[in-house]
Amino acid sequence: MTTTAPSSSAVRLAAETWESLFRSQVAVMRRLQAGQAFKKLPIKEYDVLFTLSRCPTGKLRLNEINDHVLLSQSSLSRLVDRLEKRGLVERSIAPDDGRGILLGLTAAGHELQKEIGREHVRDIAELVAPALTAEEQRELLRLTEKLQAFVAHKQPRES
Amino acid sequence: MTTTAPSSSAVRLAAETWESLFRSQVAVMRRLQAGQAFKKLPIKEYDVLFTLSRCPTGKLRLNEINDHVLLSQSSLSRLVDRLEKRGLVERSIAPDDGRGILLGLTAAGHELQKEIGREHVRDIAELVAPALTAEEQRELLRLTEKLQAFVAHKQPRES
DNA sequence: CCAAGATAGATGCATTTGCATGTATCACTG
DNA sequence: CAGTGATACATGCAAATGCATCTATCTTGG
Repeated sequence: MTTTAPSSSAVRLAAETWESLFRSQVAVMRRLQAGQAFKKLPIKEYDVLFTLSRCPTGKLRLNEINDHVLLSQSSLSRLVDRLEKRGLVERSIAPDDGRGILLGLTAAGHELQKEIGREHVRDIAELVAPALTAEEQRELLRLTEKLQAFVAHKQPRES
Repeated sequence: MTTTAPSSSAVRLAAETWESLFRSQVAVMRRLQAGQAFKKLPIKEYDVLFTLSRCPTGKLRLNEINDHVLLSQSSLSRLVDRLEKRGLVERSIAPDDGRGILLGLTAAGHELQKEIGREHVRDIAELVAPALTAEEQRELLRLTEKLQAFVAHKQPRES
């Protein structure tokens, strides 16, 4: 398999696009993190509760969660330790794989997720909704989903 | 000043848009961080070199840099300590404000930034260019710039 | 010009993170 | 089905991070 060398302008466009995506994420995240909601629980820990709350079965493998967050495997393991110590999640052994750990929310975890989630969603809407029209938001949603889908499927370079 | 309550669907759209922007950033960043280039220097430290390299005057105040990066003030201060210890940047006192610190690249810093930058840009292009058409990239660039501009100008809620 | 408050950045200290590695289970091969 | 390598998660330890606080400078009101 061969690929044609991308033109220099194509490279530049891709780089600028990523740069802008990244900076906008930093700007928004900075604001969201400062939200009142995250006095109760750091945003990274909330994100795990949120991810679990979205999951149809209510439980996820640690490695699945790890794909969603920007944390090393060991850091996630200890983050889950903290959540478990606070009684927000429960570890159980995956039925189909003795090595795997299934993580699920406790009642308290569900409760706290909803509580923080309400505030958090309000903060998000306050930042994003006035910045872009509904049409633009839908387009941004579509483009980032497309980008994410491509990146997720592409295998890492072996170089 | 009063604002009309946003409809529930507007809130949901904003939340989904942010969620997708965030996850796509995580997915791309994960790949980029794993790049060969960042064996030499962690990506967060590279980002400071990059930011300095982009600046017309070649020097920036620490608090300006801090706005670009998702780090606390103290963490940035120590990150700069590390860069300085490696001889990549130099601190100097801001001429117009005795409290302020101006940061500039050394020759070695410039060199390393360019070296890592070349690889990094290639990795970015490899991930982003095949995922979206040029037209789509331009649109994504426009939308994220617009979002960032709004968020930067909006003052924090005093709530 | 002085006092009081604000701002820029540095630092002590506890927490979080990642790398390297360890343990246990799984998948495959012969 | 034993042996070998791969995968999932945990853990020791050094490094990075954030919070609270400190020092030094700036700004403002009298």
